[in-house]
Formats: sequence, structure tokens, C-alpha cells
Amino acid sequence: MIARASQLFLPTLRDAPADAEAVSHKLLVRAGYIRQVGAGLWSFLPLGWRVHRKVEQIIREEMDAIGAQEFLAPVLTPIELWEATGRDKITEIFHVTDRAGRRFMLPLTHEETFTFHARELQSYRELPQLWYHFQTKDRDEPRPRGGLLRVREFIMKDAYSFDRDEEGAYASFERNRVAYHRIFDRCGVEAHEVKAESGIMGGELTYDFLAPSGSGENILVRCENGDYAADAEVARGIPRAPELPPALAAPEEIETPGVTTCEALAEFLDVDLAATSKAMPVTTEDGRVVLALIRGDDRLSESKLLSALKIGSRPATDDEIRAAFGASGGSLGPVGFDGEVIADLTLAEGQFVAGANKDGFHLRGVEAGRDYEARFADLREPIEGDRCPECGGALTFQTTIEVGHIFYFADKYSKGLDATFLDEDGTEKPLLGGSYGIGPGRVLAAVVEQRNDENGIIWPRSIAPYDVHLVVLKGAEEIGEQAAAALDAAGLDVLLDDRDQRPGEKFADADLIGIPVRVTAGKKSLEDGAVDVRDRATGEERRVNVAELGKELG
RNA sequence: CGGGGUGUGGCGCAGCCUGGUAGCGCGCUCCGUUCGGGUCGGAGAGGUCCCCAGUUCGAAUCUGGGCACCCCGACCA
Repeated sequence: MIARASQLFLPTLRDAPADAEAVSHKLLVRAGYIRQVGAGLWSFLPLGWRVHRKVEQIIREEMDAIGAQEFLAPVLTPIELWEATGRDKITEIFHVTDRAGRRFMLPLTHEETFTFHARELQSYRELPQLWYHFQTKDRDEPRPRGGLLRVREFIMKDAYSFDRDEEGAYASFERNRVAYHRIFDRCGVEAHEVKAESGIMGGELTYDFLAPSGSGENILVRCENGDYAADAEVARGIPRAPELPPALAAPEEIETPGVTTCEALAEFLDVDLAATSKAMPVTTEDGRVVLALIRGDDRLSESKLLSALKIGSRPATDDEIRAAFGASGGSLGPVGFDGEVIADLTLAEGQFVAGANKDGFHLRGVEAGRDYEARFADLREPIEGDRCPECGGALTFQTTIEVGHIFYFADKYSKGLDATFLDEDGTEKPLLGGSYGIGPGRVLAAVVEQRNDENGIIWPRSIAPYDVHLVVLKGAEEIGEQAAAALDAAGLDVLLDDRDQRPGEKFADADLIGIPVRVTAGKKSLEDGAVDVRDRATGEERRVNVAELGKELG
């Protein structure tokens, strides 16, 4: 296939929009792949849509290869379906009514709809089933950002498995997990599988696929030695050992006027910051004030706190703190506090400096067990300098985009929607489900984040909008056409730049657009019947006779 | 939702403080020139200055209200 640039809608820009921050956002807009319609709302222009479709096709092939069956479920969804599972309360839902006042919603995902169809499964003989579709998702995100990185409407490949027992469900999960690795490999995107946040749900199988990127919302923590990888929200790091002062027989009160932060405290007392403790009172959703206690050099991980408390919480207000501790933030500690104390594992042994629950005073030599009772849990965010929990190697931190998510949800949706089957032993059981999502738009953005240089995008061949970018310079039109015909005959998709532009502009656009192979037909070609074939990534160039082109690149 | 910022031809920006004919670069159209890394010269087209209200003889500019978009945070099935 030959596409002529002179006739395409391919609006390349010299400057990126001023408000673009992420590299993928800038390059995709500049190179004419996408345009913004509203906050978090994007059109894919012809070139961008070609890439999107290529990503889709790779996903489709890999899903079909594991026996998945493609569906198409509607976007507009009766609200009753979501009421049945209790998810109609989610704040990100866009609600819609028809002329008769009937209520609908635009789904964030399609568990309900697919489980609805799964109700037609009646016998264990029909299981397992693995279904998927590519369909629009709408989410009223509080803050879309970064071009395609976080949007309010996007196409998702979402798959749903239904099994008769846990063993089968795990097998389905595993099939999808392996397929995901193949998908990301083929798309040329580096993505790491990590155990994701389980939060209140706890215990379920849930993995994220994180693609390192210049901008993104998840922090990937990895061990320098390879194996260990986790999302920072759940990653465990081994913190450095603190320099503890000599132990005291009992806590000793010291006056610390105006000292309200651990940093100031460590400096005032001339001790290691890691020898202090930080008191972070929170109020739980059921109204209790709980003291979360971490080491002075650490940050509290909200998701770990959530897992440990098994209930949501927020920072306590000044009034609540005053009522519960009789002191203000900055002088708080566990000694003498009669509420629940949940402390980080780093504080289980040794003596630390803590607030005295008396404004302007702290206690030295506070020891868990002896001076206060606490429940211990991993509460800290891993930080630079931590060691790997498995091998002791150094941990590295990268910002990433979540490009895929696989999740085993058991009977969570089958229960609400009453999706059961009759097992071999004659008993009725709920279907056990899993869901598996990939956002092709995010994959596309992640590839651009990972593969670019100062001149533009560098697509892998597998998802490039065209196979070859053929630049035809003035005077070489005839041989350019011959080259295009040769490439087309070899089954390649050719972007033929036949515009009446100067060479520099055509080359600049070719670099920006990022098709991996560039072929140039120019004056020289008239003499030797050859064209330049240039590799976008390496810049390597060689001359190939037009007659050999198809064979060389096909 | 909290904090910060921006709205002026397609894109990037100046003008606003101190009210008085709306400007610059790129892009676009036409003519010439040039032609293997964003030529050069000339002539043009194109703007409800985000919206509404107010102040004023007069508002892009001052005041009030609203809207949109971006960044940080909160949130994130």
C-alpha cells in the first residue's frame, strides 16, 4: 500500500503545545498522531489510529492464541447491572438518562456486562470460557494528565475468564499473564510484571504491568540483581541500620523548645535522624484516632497503612489530635497514648526518640514493649538506599505507566449477578472470574516514552504506522515512484513523501514521525539507480539499487 | 476537592503594571529564487483579545462573576 503525504491529513508542528509536559504528549501532538478535544479527550488522527490498530492487532492475535473469543459489548449500560454488584456508587461513573428517564451509565470496565452474559453458562461442561473485546471506557477522572497517559475516554482490551474452580481460574490467569508478556514484547515496550496493591480486598491475585517512562504515576522498585520488582506502594525495602545512642533504663524527658519536625529534632539532639520516631495520627473511617508510628527518616505509605488497618483513614485534624493526645502535632508519641498504636517494623527493637505528648518536650530511650504496646507492620515507603528484601542488592526506582492489569476476582461479580453453573456433583456454584485489561493508547504512549531521541519518535517496526518512509526529492520523482512500486510489490506499506517541500523539511518530518526505515530518492539516484536506506534508530545508511529494494526490505 | 498557572489569528509568544488605531516569529496563499537536513526576497489572507456584567468619552488592558485548559497534590474500579 502506498500513501501519499501530499494527500494525507498529517499536521506536523514545529513547536509542541506549551502546556505539554510528557515527552509522549509533545511528540504525538507534534508528529500529527493525536489532537486534544477536551481535558482527557483525544482524537487519534490517521497516523495515530494506524498505530493504535496495530497494537490492537497484536493483542488480538495473542488473545486468540490462548483461545480467547472476541466479543463486542455495548458502551451504554443499564444502571441496574451495576446496582446488582454495588458498584453504581463509584464516583468516576458518567451517568446518562434516556428520554423516558431510564438510567444508564458509561462503563469504566465491563465485568458486569460480561458476567451478565456468563449467566447463560449452565454446566461445568461449558467451562472454562475466556472472552474479550476492544471497547470504549469512560471514567470521570478527577484529573486527566500527560496526553494519553491518563484520559477520561479510551479504548481498552478487556478480557474475562470464567472457571469452575480455583485451579482452573489460576490456569486461566496464568495463560493471560504469559500472553501479556508476549504482547508487550511484540509491541516493543519494556514492561515489568509486579504484584499490585491489594488494599482492603487483600489476598487476591492482582498484577500490574508497569512500563518505565519519563512521566507516569506508578513508581517501580526493582533490585539491581534482577528478580525482585514491585510497585512502590507495596514494595518492601530493607532500610539502613540507624546509629542508636546507648540504651537507657527508662525514658528520659528533655525539653525541646520549638522543635516540631524529626529533622529539627535530630539536629537539636545531635542524633541520627533514623534514631528518631515520627508520630502520624490518623482518624479511621469508623472514627477512631490511631497512631501510626514510623522512623524519623521514613515516609508513611498510605496503601500499606490501609492494608494494615483494614479500614480507610485520613490524617487527624488538629482538634482531634489535641483531644486524643493533649498535645499538638510535633510533640506526639506512643508513650501514654491510650489508643491503638501501629508501628513500623523498624521500631520493633531498639530505643528511639519520641514525642512526649507534651508541647515542647520529647522522650529519649523509648522502647517498644517496655514503654508502650503496639502492633507492628510494614508501613514505610521504600526509599533510595534501601536494600532488596530477597538478596540484599541495591534497589532502583523508576517512574512508570501502568499499561496492563490482570486480576482474579473469584465470585465477586458472579454473586451479585447470580451467575452460577451446575457442577459435576450436581451442586450449583458461582462462576469464578478474572479480568485482564490493556490500554492500547497507553501502550502506544509508553512506546514513545521509551523510544525517542531529540528529533522525534522511533517506532519499532511492529507498530509503526507504515513500514517505510520514502522521501522523494525534487527531480527524482520518476525513480521515487519506481521505488514506491517496488516496496509496495514486496508487501510493504509505504508513506511516500511527494510533497513540494525542501529536503530538510522532509527529513525533519521523517525523523519526527519515526517510521523505522527511511528511503531517500534524490539526484544521485538518477545516476546509479539506487536509493539511500537509513535506519531511524541508528542513523546507519546504505545504498540499495531500486531493483533490489523489495528483496532487501521485504 | 486543595495549591499554583494560563487563556490574544493554525502553533509559539509580546502587549496588560501606567486604558486611546492589536503586534512579532513560525505556519498559510500568490510571485520570484533555491533544492540531499527546517533557503532567500517580495506581496497578501487570517483575530468575537475565553464568556458575561460593570467602571469609563473610550477596555485585550481596570473591577466583579463565570468557564475552559495545564502543572503539583488528594483520588484512582
